[in-house]
Amino acid sequence: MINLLSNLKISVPDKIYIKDPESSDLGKRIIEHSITLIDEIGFDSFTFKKLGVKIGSNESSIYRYFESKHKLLLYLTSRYWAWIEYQLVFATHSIQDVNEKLEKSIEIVTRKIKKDRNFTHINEVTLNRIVINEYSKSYLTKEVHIENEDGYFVIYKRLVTRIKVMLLNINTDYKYASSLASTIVEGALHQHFLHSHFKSITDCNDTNITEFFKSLAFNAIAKQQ
Amino acid sequence: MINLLSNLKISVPDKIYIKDPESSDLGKRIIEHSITLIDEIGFDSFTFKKLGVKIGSNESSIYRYFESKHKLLLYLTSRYWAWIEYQLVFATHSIQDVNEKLEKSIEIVTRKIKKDRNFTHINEVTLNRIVINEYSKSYLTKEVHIENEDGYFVIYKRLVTRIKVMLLNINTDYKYASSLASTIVEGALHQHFLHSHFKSITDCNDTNITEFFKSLAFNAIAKQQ
DNA sequence: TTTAAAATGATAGTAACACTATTATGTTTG
DNA sequence: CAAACATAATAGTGTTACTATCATTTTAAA
Repeated sequence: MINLLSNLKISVPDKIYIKDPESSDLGKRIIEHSITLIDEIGFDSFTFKKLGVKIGSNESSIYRYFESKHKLLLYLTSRYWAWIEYQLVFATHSIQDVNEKLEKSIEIVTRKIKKDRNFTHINEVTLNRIVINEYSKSYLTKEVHIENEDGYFVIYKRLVTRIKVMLLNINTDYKYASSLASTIVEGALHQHFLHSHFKSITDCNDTNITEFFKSLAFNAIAKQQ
Repeated sequence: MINLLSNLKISVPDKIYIKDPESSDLGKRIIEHSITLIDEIGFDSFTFKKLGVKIGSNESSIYRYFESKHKLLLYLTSRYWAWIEYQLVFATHSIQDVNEKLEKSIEIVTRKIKKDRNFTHINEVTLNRIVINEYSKSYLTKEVHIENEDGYFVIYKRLVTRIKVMLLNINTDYKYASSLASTIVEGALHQHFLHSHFKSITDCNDTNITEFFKSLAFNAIAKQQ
């Protein structure tokens, strides 16, 4: 178990922040309240100035932690995916059956987060909503290429790869394991979004979404007769 | 045929523009060059001022056509989806076999556009790239709800619904026809994006992406024994 | 053909944004 | 007690996303 956890890098890529927000009280307040503020007004209207007012601090102080609000979004979403990855590894490491393993994983990446564990300053329910509404904006930029090289998306890609491996463990011959894995992870966010805003083009709700993706995945990799 | 085409509203929802860009030469230049400029520098850096310089016109004149760059994006993407919908209806209306019909539709919504027909001022290859890179930004906003009510996404939703109906025509009992249809349409854009920027988490390329979604769909709706 | 109205262009202005720089103040540590 | 460091306050820059006003050109109607 210790070995497993040490093997799992839950930390966020270095260059995302200027100063580690976990290293100070102000830093933690920045994280905590940026999550609630982005959730309230949306990432597009979110500014460091507004955040400063909210935490009773100064714009210039926030810039000492993050070079831009874009980097802050990368930080928050990286932490989200790291947390999801942690749960996935933790919940599946002792499962022997490959089918059951995949099932559990799909459950973890597709379910809606409903209660916050309240261990930290990070509200996971709110962060989940942010990821649903804003994650795409972190990579739909002209700078993806450089930022990808700088490792800003490693955690997300590693998570997708873990699911891909599980798919292949069930059916080595399946040709689209990576694409199916990325479709599940990103598709789940999309279905959550549709459930909130475009109900007419989804059948998913908070409870059956996992079922949809499970059936999609298992039927896709089922060996044809 | 005439009946079919008249039944198909290829026009873009009214309120998206202030003045119909198709009604003047300047309007057409706005459309043509906004497409190339957004493709070049990305939607985030795109401004009406820069567009004005490019078309030898004035910022203020562009504002007489579109109230914001956001509305312009909605216009461009609506036209894209209208064009895709047209192709889908046109290519499938004479097909009797329900399986073949779905197959053709998946082909149309997932394939990469490779050559421009050059009929109009709209370059479809470039527009396709814009949709892949920017479409999400048009609905990931705090205003989706109102804009959805105002009909800004009707064409997209109608397209998804057409595919949903085709899925149900093959298997009436399938519970996730809407979700599968929306997963195909949005998932295809996502896989195209991954192919360009995150190759490690996709197996898709310009040619096999259709195959991936076809197998995904047909396996999902196949009647279990 | 004149005339008016509609479309376009030029210029200016505003509030907010996304920062950078500088200086001041408070707090911790050696 | 002093140096070092973190934070705060203030100001400033260039750009964005517009709005408003007025001048000029084009077009269409009388």
